[in-house]
Amino acid sequence: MDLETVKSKLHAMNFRLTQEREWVLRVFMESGEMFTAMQLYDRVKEQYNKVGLTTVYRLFEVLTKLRLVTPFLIDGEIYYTFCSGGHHHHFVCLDCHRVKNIYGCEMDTRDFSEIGKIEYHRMDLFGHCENCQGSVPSC
Amino acid sequence: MDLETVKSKLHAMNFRLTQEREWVLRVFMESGEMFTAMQLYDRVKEQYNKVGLTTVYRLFEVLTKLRLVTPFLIDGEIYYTFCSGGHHHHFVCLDCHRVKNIYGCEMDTRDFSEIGKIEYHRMDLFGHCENCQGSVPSC
DNA sequence: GCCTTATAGAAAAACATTTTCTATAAGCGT
DNA sequence: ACGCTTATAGAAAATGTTTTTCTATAAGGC
Ligand SMILES: [Mn+2]
Ligand SMILES: [Mn+2]
Ligand SMILES: [Zn+2]
Ligand SMILES: [Zn+2]
Repeated sequence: MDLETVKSKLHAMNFRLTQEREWVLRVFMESGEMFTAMQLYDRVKEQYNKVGLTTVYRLFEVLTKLRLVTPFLIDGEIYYTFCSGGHHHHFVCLDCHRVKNIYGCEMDTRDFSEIGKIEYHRMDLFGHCENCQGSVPSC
Repeated sequence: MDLETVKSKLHAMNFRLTQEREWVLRVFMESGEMFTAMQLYDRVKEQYNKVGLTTVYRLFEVLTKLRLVTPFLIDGEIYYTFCSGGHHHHFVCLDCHRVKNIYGCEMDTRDFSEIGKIEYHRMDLFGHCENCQGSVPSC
């Protein structure tokens, strides 16, 4: 998904795409990583300008409403990754926190009717990506 | 898993089973629910005696080391559920927060070698349990 | 351009979690 | 059963994170 599409989705819910949100979104969407609020704040500061940490928190909140982020709890910390498109699952590198989407869901074929009425599900794989499998963790 | 087994696991790691931990563990293990630290603290207070909130936090920490809890992030809150035994997945009722274990994993049959080296995975279903499907949410 | 109002960001407040400190009791050895 | 060692309880303080408040600003519609 590109920034223009996000802009449309923002406008559809009466949110605005400010200069600051654009900076944060660029870093966030292009990274392929997941971030805590503080980590994304730091990264934006490096690549663009300083923005308020509050702005990052508020963007996560807005993107949550637009269902454009997925939160992960890792070691007690909340990480967010940009997520768009149809149903998919995730592989998360425990070293570099890069995220890969996994398509093709086998859950739909199973019957869980006696367990309860399923609203949604998540499937997350954790491990080490190719870049991080060398003797020296590179990323 | 029963309390005696947990006691053994505690002792194996040089932890102690105190009276307070036993109270908390009884509520936690027998509930089939997941709790935030504060929720479990309140529940123990109702059913047994008042214990320190710190004690609950420390028990979650200890049980994490023993791999006897699984954390869930729901609406920005961290919930823990007692988890023992072999590999399994979960169904979580969004209404009453009861948790059901799901056995039989289809992930092992799939090949993710080109994605990365998988350490572990999680699969969680969210929805409404039988008790909570009536017009009046009962639990 | 003008107007309305959502948003930025600093500061404060609220909240969750961890640490510190001293008294206590769990578990072990005798 | 008794005594010893040390992990733990719990209150209080500290820490770290997230939210709220407030005023100036700028996004977006007309
Ligand atoms: Mn995704
Ligand atoms: Mn379980
Ligand atoms: Zn990696
Ligand atoms: Zn239920």
